[in-house]
Amino acid sequence: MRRHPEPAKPLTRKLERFVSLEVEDRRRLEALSALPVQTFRRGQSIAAEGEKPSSVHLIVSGMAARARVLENGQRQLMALLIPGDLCDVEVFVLEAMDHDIVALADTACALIPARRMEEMLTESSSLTRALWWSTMLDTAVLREWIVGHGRRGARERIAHLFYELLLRYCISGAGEGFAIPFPLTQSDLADATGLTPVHVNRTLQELRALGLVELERKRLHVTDPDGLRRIARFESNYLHLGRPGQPCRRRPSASDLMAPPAAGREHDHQAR
Amino acid sequence: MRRHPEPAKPLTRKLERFVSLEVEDRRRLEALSALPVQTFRRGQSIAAEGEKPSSVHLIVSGMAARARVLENGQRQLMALLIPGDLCDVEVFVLEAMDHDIVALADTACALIPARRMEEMLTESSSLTRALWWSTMLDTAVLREWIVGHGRRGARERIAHLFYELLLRYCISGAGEGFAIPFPLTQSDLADATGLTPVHVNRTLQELRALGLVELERKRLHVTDPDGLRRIARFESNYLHLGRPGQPCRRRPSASDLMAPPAAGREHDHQAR
DNA sequence: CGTTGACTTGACGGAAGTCAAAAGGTGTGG
DNA sequence: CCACACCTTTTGACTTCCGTCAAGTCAACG
Repeated sequence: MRRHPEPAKPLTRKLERFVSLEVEDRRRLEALSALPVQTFRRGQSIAAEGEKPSSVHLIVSGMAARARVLENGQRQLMALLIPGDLCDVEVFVLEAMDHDIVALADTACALIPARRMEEMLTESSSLTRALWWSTMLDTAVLREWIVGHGRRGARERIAHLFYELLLRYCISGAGEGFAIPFPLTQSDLADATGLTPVHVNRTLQELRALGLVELERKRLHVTDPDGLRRIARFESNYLHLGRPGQPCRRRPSASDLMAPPAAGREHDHQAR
Repeated sequence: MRRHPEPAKPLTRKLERFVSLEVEDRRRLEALSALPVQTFRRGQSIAAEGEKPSSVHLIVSGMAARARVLENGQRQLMALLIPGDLCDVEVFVLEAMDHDIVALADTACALIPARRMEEMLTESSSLTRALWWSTMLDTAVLREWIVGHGRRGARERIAHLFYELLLRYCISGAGEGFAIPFPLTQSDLADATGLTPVHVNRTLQELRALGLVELERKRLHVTDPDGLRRIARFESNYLHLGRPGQPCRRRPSASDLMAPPAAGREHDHQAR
């Protein structure tokens, strides 16, 4: 597993999409890098329903999912968590987790002690807001999943999930060309989309046959991004990719976001 | 339409489930009662995708829904909004609504000017947190909908929606016995559950035949609450009904919440 | 080399969708 | 008060997408 010199970077990056963080806040976020890291093997539970974790988990590498398993053994994933995502902020108010967090790949989490989190929130109201807004964004993603589950067929649903994940990785700066890490098994994918593994398998074959994606060695290659977007009927509004201050340019697509492959040009929040 | 002497009461009540609001905050919330109210007819759009409303809408009476319509005309509801719910808090940060808010009945909304909202948030950090947490609760409800759409059949899904709504009305203090306002047409219900109107119709007949519910004149009578809960496989964890401070009593059900039918005993947040 | 987990394939069944039409309400205007 | 339009609910026949069951392949790993 690679080293992660700045585990909190993707989080900072995500939050800065919405608010201009002050130097203080950035410092606070960067300080999280010093935090102890816990690693989980694929399949392990990071937080379990009914528990009340004493730390907030920040994904540093790997991938996890919010999951709920029903009494009959069926499972449904309700969100995919990638580096920069917080797993269980809700823990402050609510008496217990209402779902599981499970590692979909070997995954490293920074543990932010509840007290530490509490401090950050009381000290910085802009940070509080930033986190609130990030919660709202998660909510928007959930709504889109509902649309998919309620009104889209298997092809659209899977394609949509692929495209969404591609965009999220691009945003977080971890996209490499049109390929992204994709540790999910077809069974996991079925649990995410509300389908059966068998049907997912057949549908994936279709998508491959259409020349849209290639899926190998835990990576997803999107060979035809625009085709994928078309078949997914993907509308990126819900991800709120346009910068708040700026006049809304044209609708952003994956291609737009890919512009600098991994240049990582330091973006300066004063510049606007 | 009835008069609403305290339009902000349900909101206060909702927020106090999570945080002990200070006198100041309560005052601020009560002050919202003086706000102008706008009424919408059933079917009207309260906020449209792409817009950036200049006020936040607080539902005072009636019912609304978050909705998205796809290019092929299909519609999916993503949340039901009842008195005490805020429609579009996200509007502060995000450049535009990513979905519609539509009135499912004749509905009255208090309009909270953006500036006013802004003030409240900067003045009171506990209010900010309370609203954040209410966002988290909405998120939890959304997750549950995903489970329903992904892994539950038509009967379970509809029954689940009924039971959830029953509980929410009980919480907000507007439940009357086991009957609640239910202005949705079968078509609306289909859009909420991701089914077709025809199938909803047949499924409703089943639920009626099982003696679980009665649906007439825009009201839902739950004739067998426990039966409904059983068939819905309803687990109330996600609503976080237990009070945060208190040791978790037994799992609350609708019956528990109904105890004082509409007594409205002034609950004192000091008393604990 | 046997075991395991992931992926693949085929045959069949069933829950929900589609199409179409009728029946029942409700409100409006003559 | 009736007639009309319009919407919602109901019903039946037929289709389809996806689920189920079961077996089989393949690669990785101890």
